[in-house]
Amino acid sequence: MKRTLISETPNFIGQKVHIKGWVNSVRSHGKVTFADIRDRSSLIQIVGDEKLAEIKPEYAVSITGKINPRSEKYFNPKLVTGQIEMEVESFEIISPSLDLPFDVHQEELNVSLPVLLDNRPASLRHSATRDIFTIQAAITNAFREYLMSQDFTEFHAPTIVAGSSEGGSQVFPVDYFGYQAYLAQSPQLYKQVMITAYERVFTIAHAYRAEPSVTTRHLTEYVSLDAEMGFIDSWQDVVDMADSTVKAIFSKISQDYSDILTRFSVTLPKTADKTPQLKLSEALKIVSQRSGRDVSHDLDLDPEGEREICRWALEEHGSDLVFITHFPTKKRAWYSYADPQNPEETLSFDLIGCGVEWISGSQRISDYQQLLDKIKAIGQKPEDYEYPYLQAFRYGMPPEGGFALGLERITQNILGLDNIRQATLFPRDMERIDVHLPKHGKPFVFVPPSNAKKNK
RNA sequence: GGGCCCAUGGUGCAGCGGUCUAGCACAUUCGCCUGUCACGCGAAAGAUCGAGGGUUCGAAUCCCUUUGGGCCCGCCA
Repeated sequence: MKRTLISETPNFIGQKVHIKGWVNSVRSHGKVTFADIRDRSSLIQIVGDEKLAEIKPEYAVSITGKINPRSEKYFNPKLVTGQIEMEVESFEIISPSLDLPFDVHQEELNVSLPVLLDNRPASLRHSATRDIFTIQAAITNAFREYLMSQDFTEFHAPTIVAGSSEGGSQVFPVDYFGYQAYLAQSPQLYKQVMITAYERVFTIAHAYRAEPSVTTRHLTEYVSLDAEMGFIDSWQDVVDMADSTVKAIFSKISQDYSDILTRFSVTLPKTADKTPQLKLSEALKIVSQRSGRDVSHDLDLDPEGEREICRWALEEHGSDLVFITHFPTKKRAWYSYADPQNPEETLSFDLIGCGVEWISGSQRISDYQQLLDKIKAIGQKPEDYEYPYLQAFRYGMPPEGGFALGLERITQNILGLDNIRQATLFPRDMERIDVHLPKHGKPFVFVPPSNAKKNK
């Protein structure tokens, strides 16, 4: 008999159907047993005799039975299928389950972070965990859909690279057949190349940062939502595109997933028609005035400053989001375009949301000679950037810019999660690559995987 | 890399010098229950209180060392 998805079962009242799924809970009352069965679509209550109590939570099962209407006093308003139930005729245990290491059928998953991460397959059985990654999937979908609607073309950048895009030291080296290569810190240089063909491009890329950061908002491997656009009239075009992209993501979530927001007791960040925008120097003055802490000569906002400027944006403009612009040239990535009116500052921006950085972007240097000079000025060799980056700049490079947002960080902030690792399926950080790394481990020695062929 | 904090059955917590033969909730096992939907009721099993050392007549509790974990800062998305 063909399987029916649980969400479809209300259309089959009075008929016999066959469902497959996992056991969510079992309630035995002696002669009668109730159980909730869960599949990818929904949850349904089934009713059987005492033999049904043989099934246990998380067993994979298939059930055949008749869909009956419930009498009104037995309606369950919490379930989509709350006005029906299935009368079991026969059931089969497809695969039993061991006891899970914690209670996944509580409404809240009350488990410490290490336990949660050490038991990901089990924690994914909890609906709140699935909700997190449902939202994450919605964010990537919304990003993709919105940018495609704006004529952006998706591409895929490599992540094994010969040099480092940011020129910094925080890159993971890779032994590449005896040569030194790196894991890409971002798809930055490739997306700049790609705009010379498509004008507007985006990518959903893995990025790797060997920063020794142990915080609630950093990972060593994260997913970067990157966009880049050419023929801009002004860097403001890039800011506006970043702004509308974030709003498109919010709009998708509020349309399709407001139930998840309710379950997490959160609301989407407030937005204004025109997201407030401040130069860094102005923001620092405001923070100094409001906090009494003189940061007006700082080169960046510290985390407390970011929180303070968001409070300002909310009070003054009714927005949880605020753009901070014109970061100092010496603090910003080398490919950022210096403001012609003041070369000490770049035409760059961050979008601060709810007190943390959501997006970073800028107009880029698009003039070939200027770029060569810049690379030399930071002590790098142009030949290291020759292919494919510099090559592209010799063939008609328009004014351009772009932005990037961290997928896990946005997921974390939208759902109000304490730690970015909760918004990461299998987080990589200084202490964990699925397995725990000893804190005071031996110095690194490259050991090829045991199944790798010897190279000589 | 710098600072602060935590460690008790499977999970989450209480206990903070003697009454702890370590308590509670959930999970587990068994029994009872024909309307529950986080079912209920009863019982049982399950912990050498992270590890090592010390102080004390006496340590889960105080001190030191160590291991593991969490948070804040720097840096960033």
